[in-house]
Amino acid sequence: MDTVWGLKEHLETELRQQGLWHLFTDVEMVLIPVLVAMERNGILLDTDLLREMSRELGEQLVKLEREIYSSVGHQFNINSPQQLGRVLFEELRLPQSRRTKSGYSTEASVMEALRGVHLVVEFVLQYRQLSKLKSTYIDVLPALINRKTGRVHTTFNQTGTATGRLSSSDPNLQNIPIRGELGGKIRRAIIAPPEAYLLSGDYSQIDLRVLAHLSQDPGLIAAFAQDEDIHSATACRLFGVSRDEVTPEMRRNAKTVNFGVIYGMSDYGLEQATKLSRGVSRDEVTPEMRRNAKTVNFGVIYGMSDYGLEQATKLSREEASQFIALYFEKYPKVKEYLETTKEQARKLGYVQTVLGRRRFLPEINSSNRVVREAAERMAINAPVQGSSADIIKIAMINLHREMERRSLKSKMLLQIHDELLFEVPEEEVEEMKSLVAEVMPSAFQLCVPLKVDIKVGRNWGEMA
DNA sequence: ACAATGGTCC
DNA sequence: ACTCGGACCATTGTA
Repeated sequence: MDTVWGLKEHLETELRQQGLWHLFTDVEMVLIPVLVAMERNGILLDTDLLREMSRELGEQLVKLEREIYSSVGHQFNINSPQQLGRVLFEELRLPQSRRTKSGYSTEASVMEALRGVHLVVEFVLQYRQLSKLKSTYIDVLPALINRKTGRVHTTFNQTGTATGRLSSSDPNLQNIPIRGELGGKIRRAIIAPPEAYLLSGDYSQIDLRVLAHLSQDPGLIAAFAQDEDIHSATACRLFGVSRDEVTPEMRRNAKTVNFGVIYGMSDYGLEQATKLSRGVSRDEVTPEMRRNAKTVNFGVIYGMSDYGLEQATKLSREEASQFIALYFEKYPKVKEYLETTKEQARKLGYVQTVLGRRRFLPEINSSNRVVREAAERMAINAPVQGSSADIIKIAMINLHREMERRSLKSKMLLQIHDELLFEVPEEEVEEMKSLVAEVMPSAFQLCVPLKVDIKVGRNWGEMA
């Protein structure tokens, strides 16, 4: 017993000395009862819908199975990457690109490229997608319903991540599908009880807003201050100057170059990169350009290399690296911030979030370049991702406290990194909307506003 | 039981 | 030689 109290003394002293006492007591400790309440609340499922989906999917999978076997000529285990690899790359002699340690890679990105080469590829991709969703969510979730509560209760792990995020397990309710038709359908099976609604509040672009704050980059700050669509704004910034200066010829040239870059047909020199800098007006920002800008935005947050960007955008390596150079030209303080962050990591051995949460990166000084650069990417990402995590934790605490103070019946159900999901009785919908709209944006004061989108619906799939 | 592979989310 | 940050989990195949 003495040693336990001694340990407490020691750790408290240590935390105080390191400036982490506030984070520990006022955030992490206070968050515990909030998480407990969320776990106990649990989520409600439409089991009929899931059962029906399972049946339908089962039929579809049998059909796909038959298609795959007949186009290959025999049966095999489609779920085995090993067997699938042998079928595709030995029997069918499809062109192989990447290899894994033990054979051929059959991951989706590899097979995407083989679409059209052989009919079976399309079937396998479909099969993969359907069977993934069926076996991971549609069939599993109903089996996890608690007999007493009739609900599914996840476990939130507060100490599991390197950055300060929460994680969710048994089941993981932070990776419920959302993309694609089927993803939305699965979310529709997460419902509110009669007379109640689901309400979600999600931070809009919180990572990029945090980056704007941490880097103090004027361009990023201005974009958010004016509540611009940041991806479009980035596209405009990378490709254009002020709208009224753009001549028709400049526009046309830039447009051509932009599409050339996007389609990655040829390589471009520095001159072309310069051309990129005066080009299109806002209304000429195409979906493709916006998408590439978006990728770069996220890429910066993640510490993406030019290789990663190449993979993500189909730009050639050279184009990609120029694109990044151009980005840093347009957002110079971001560049500066990334450098000083890495420098801090090298000097102190750690980086930190807005609340002082630390991630230690001993490998930042490794002589192995691959190891070192991995640590550098972590050094860049951790303060951004971690600060976002800090902020939403504060929001959760404040919301929970206020809901309790007002004796609201609404329940906090889930946190999905930048989003909170609530179950709200009909008569509390308006009050909860206002409350979430008030508390989430004011959880932490950055140098740019925090924006929150609020949606309400009878299920998690169709919320407006 | 564990590693490898693949895939879902933010 | 390089393969984007953070998670969790299903399945296969080997130990």
